[in-house]
Amino acid sequence: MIDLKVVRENPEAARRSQEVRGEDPSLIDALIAADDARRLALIEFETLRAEQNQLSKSVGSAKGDERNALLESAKELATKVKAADAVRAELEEKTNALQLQISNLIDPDAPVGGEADFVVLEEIGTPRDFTKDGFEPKDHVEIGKILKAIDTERGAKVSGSRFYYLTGPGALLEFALINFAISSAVKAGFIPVIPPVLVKPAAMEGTGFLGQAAENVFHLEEDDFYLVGTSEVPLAAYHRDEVLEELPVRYAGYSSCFRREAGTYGKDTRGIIRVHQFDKVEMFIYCKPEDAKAEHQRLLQWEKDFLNAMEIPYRVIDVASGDLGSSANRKFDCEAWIPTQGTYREVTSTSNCTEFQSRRLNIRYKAEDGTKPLATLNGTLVAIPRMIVAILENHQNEDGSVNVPAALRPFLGVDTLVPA
RNA sequence: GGUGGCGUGUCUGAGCGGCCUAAAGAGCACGCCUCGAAAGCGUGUGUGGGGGAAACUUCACCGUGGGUUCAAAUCCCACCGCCACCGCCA
Repeated sequence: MIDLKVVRENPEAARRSQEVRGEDPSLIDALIAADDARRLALIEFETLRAEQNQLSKSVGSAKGDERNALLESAKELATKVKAADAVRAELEEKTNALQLQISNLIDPDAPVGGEADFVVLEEIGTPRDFTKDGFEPKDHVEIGKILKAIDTERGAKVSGSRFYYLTGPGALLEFALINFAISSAVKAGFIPVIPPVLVKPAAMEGTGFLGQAAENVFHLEEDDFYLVGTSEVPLAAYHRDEVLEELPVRYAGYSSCFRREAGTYGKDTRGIIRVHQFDKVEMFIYCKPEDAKAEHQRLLQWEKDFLNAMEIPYRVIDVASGDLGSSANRKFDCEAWIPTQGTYREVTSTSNCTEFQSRRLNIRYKAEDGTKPLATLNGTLVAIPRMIVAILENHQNEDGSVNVPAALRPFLGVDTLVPA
């Protein structure tokens, strides 16, 4: 939720933010108008209410005829108060609804434009030259079959498209990645967390996933639970309605993630790049607003460290305004080189949500001058399927065996994955 | 799933229609005392919104949402959560 005061003080910046997101700038003016009306109605109600409080008090001590006369006028006043309160409530609701519709203000430094208008910040590593190695790279589906590591056919049989089984070395690879990720995170000072993956609507709404992103969320109708698409949701809602004393707080959440992937028919249908269910280690940080930019850079650095450890070529992009989630004011993606696609594909992503989520979730910290909303940030440490894709494809040998990155060997116990 | 009990400020906890402007204690902060500390004594002690240049003022908040009433922490309804016991269960 954006700060009403900021909007009132600088409506121009808010309108511009809406514009570069490709969202409706007139919402800002509607919000300001609604808020003005709301404040007028609030004054009206409060004046009447103060009168009523006073009158009610005198009823208590009055006797006989005097009391009856007071009751008479008090009754009249009560209906007025009720009416004024109804008006106030309606306007408050209207203001609130508008406020919830507006996405976070974009960082002015973020590139402007749509999905294709990202800016490449750096490229790290060099894509492997397979012609020099003398063979045609196989894609991860093929390698997965040869190694008996990934079974998409049976995944589809049992659960439908975009489902898969990780078997044998595939399953072991997941455990190794998780263990490496968690142990690195703990070394970096993160508190490891295994959160619930079914959450109530308030948690979804508070993190900003029930806006435009709602169609990508699984919902259990009967029990009104949502399946989280990322542990960012339970990690953000973890401190809902709390006042934190010590900042920053850093959590590394490990959970399954569920995504409907509505509107992606025909996109990435082969393999496990885009799936309905996967496991992920997510970093989540609560910090002071003034530290948010620095924390964002740290998150990006931890993501880069992980990819470096996987020995995978990748690039870092500064995601353009129109492609940001509604909670984010800036987002960096790390994209790994996928040899068989001849392109970089997103494997991790980190967003600075400033005070947007904490305002919705009512999470504050003790500042010198009172309790204030804090900043939240999130970043992927490792999303299993995509990392497996990157590892299998980049580190494959001609016979379908795969060299294990040195960092993973202690966790996997072998140097090479070999065909069964 | 069933039955019973309970949700009050930072915490413990009283209040069960109008002297609630929420008792009391603890904690915390400041002051006095002290070489210093403890004890003791005194003072203060929430959040959010509105108005105001400010002093200040006003409204809301006793799990959440409705309702009854001139007036609700207090009465009624629904929901959520916690605890105990019973049933079922990895």
